[in-house]
Amino acid sequence: MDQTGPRRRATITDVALAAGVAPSTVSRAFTRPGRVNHRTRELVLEVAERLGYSPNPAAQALESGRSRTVALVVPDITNPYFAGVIKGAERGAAKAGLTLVLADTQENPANEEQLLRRLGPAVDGFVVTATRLPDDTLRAAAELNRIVLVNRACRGLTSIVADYDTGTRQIVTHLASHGHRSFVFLGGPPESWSGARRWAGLRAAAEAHGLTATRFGPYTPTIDSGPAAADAVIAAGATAVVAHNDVLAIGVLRRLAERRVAVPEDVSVVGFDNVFGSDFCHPPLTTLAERTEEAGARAIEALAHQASRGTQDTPARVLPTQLVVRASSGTAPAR
Amino acid sequence: MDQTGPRRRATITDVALAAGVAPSTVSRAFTRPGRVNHRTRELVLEVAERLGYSPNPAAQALESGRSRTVALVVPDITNPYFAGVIKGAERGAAKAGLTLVLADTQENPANEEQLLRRLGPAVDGFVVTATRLPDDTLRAAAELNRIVLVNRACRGLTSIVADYDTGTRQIVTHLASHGHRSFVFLGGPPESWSGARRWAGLRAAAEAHGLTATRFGPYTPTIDSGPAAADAVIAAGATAVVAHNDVLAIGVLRRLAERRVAVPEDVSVVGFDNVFGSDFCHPPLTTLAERTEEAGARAIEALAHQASRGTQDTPARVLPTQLVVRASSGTAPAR
DNA sequence: CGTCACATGGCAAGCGTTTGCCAAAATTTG
DNA sequence: CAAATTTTGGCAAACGCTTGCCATGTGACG
Repeated sequence: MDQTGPRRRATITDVALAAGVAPSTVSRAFTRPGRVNHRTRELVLEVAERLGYSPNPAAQALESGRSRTVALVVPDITNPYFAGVIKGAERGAAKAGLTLVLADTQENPANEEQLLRRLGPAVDGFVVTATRLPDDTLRAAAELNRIVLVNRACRGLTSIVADYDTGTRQIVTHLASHGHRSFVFLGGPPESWSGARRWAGLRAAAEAHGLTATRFGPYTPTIDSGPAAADAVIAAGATAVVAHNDVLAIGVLRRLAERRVAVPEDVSVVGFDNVFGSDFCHPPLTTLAERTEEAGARAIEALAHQASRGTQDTPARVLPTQLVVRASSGTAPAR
Repeated sequence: MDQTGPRRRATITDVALAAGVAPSTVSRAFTRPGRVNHRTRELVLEVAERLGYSPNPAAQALESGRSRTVALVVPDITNPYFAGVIKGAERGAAKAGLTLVLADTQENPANEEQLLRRLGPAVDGFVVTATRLPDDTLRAAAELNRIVLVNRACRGLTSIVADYDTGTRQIVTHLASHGHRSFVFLGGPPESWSGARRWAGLRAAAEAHGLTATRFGPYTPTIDSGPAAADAVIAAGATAVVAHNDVLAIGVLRRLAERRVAVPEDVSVVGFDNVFGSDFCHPPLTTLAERTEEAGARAIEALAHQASRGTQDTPARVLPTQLVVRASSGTAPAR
C-alpha cells in the first residue's frame, strides 16, 4: 500500500557494472560513438536499454555547463497569439534536440525579471516574447544569459520582429482603396513595443495616403474591452477601425453587432495577428497575419546558433506580414 | 565585437570567498536560515546580491535529487482546450514554487513515451494530459516517476477527470426537452479516453431518455474536419449533433452555414470544452464546459502532495462540468 | 621483426551544491 | 567556576556525469 514513491533510477555506474566496463566508457558510448569500439558500444547500449537507463540531465549540465534546455518567456500563455510562437519554438527546439521550458510572466515585468534570474543558471538561453522590460534591464540580463527577443527590438540584442511597416501600409492601402478617408486606431498597452510600432506604421502610411488617423485608448487587449472601444468608435462616427489586435477587434465586432452597427457596411474593422477564431467570428475578421510559428522557430534557431558560435552578433531578423482580407472590411459608407 | 557569449556566473564559492566564509555556510544561509547566525546570514545574502549570485539548479538537483521542476505533457499546445490546463498548471506550479516545463507530444504516442523517458530524471514529476498511451505503458512509467493524469483514468494512478456522466446527461436532457428524438455524435480519435467517456455517457443518457444516439466518425478534431462531418449529418437528416469537441463543432457550424442549413432551426449543435471562440462563433455554441484551469492546478497540487507524503495513494478526483447553453441549440424542427 | 601510430578503455579530477559530522565558541546550568 | 549544552561554522564526501590524460593492445609499415 505505502509504495514510497518511484523506484531508484539506474545510473551510469549501474550500467557500467552490469556491462563490465568503466563509467567513462558508458558515457562515451552515448555521446562519442566513434570513441569506443563498435561491439562494446552495442553491448553498453543494450545493457542500458535493459536497465532503463537514461542519463541524468542535471549531472550532464553540471559538468558541461550546457543544459540543452532553453526557456520561452511569454506574457500570457492563454493569449492565442502566442500559441503560434510556442508551437514554432517547440518545433525548433525539438529539431535542435533542445528541451523547451515555458514560462508565463502573467504580464508582470517584476515576474519577468525574477524569472530570468531564477531560470538563468538552469538554461542555455532565453527566447523572450513581447517583453515589458526596459532596454537596460534587458541588456543587463543579456550579460549573464543568451537572449533572443521576439517582437521587440533592443540595440545589441538579437531579435525577430514582424515587418509592421509594410504590413501597416497594406492595411492603410486597403482602407484607402475602399474609399475610407480616415480611421481610428484602438491602442493596446502603452508598454507594448509592437503596439507602438503598429501605430507608428499606421500613422506614417496614413500620412502617405492622405488619410486621417486617430488613436483611441489605451485598451486592455481582451474581448471584454470591446464594448468600451466600440462605443468610442460609434461616438466618433468613424468609418474604419484598426484594433491593437484580433482579440480586441473581436470584442469590438460583438459590441457593434449588439448596437446594430453593420460591419462592414457602416464600419470596417481590421485586427492584427490572425489568431485562432479570427476566421470564424462574425463577420470573419480582416487582419494582419504574422508568421508567429516561424518567429518562434527562428528565435530558437538563433539561440542555438549563438551557442555554437559562442557570439551574440546575429542582427535583427524581420519577418514578412500578410494582410488577410475577410468580410469585416469593405467599402466606406456613402456620406 | 566578438564578445564570447555570456559572462561567467558567480558560484557559491565566489560568494563564500567574498564573504569570508565557507561554501557550506553560504548554502545554509539560503536554505537553512535557522542554522546560521543572523548577522552572518545578512552578510552572505548581501554579498550574494552584490555578486548577482543565484544557486545553480542543476547542482542542487544533483545533490538533493529534487529539481523542483515538473513537466506538463500535452498532445498539442495549440489546441485551445489545453490553454486552460496550462494556465492552471502554471498557477499551481508558481504557488508551489515549482518550475513548469511544457512538453508537446504532437499527438504522437511514441514521442510521448520518449519524452517521459528523456525528461524523467530531470523533473520531480509529470502531469500528463489526454494521453494516448496504453495503461501498461503508463503504469510502467509510473514506476520511475510520479505521474498525475488529467482526463484519463488508469488504475493505480492519480488522476483528475471531468464528470462526463453528469455532463452528458445534461446535454441529453437539454436536447430531449427541446423535442429532439435522436442525435448524432461526431466521434474524435479512437484512442481518446475522454472521447470514449463522452460517447458512453451520451449513449447511457440517451437510453435513459428514450432517445436514439448514433455515432459517426472518427473525425480528427480540427476545424477542417467540419465539412465532412457536417455533410454526414445533413445526409442523415439528423436534428441534433453533439461533436467530440468545440473545434470540430465550429467546423461543422461553418459548413452548415455554407450549405444553408439553419442552426438551431434545422439542426442543433452541441460541443465540448467551451474553448476560446465558442462564444463568438456564429451562432455561439452550446457546449459542455470543463474546469480546465482547476484541473491543471489540482494536478500540480496532487503531484506536490505526493512528493511531500512520498506516496501515490491519492484517488481520482472528479471535477464537475457545466452545460453552457447558447444559441446553437434549440427546439427540434417540426416534422 | 622492430617501431610507430592509432584504436580503445580506464583512471581520476572536477562541475556547484548539499549535508553529516566534528570542533570551536558561546551560552546555560548546577 | 566547572561541566554540560547549544550555537555556529568548517571539512569533506557525496550526487551522476564528462573529459583530459595515460596505458594497453592492435595492426601497419619499413
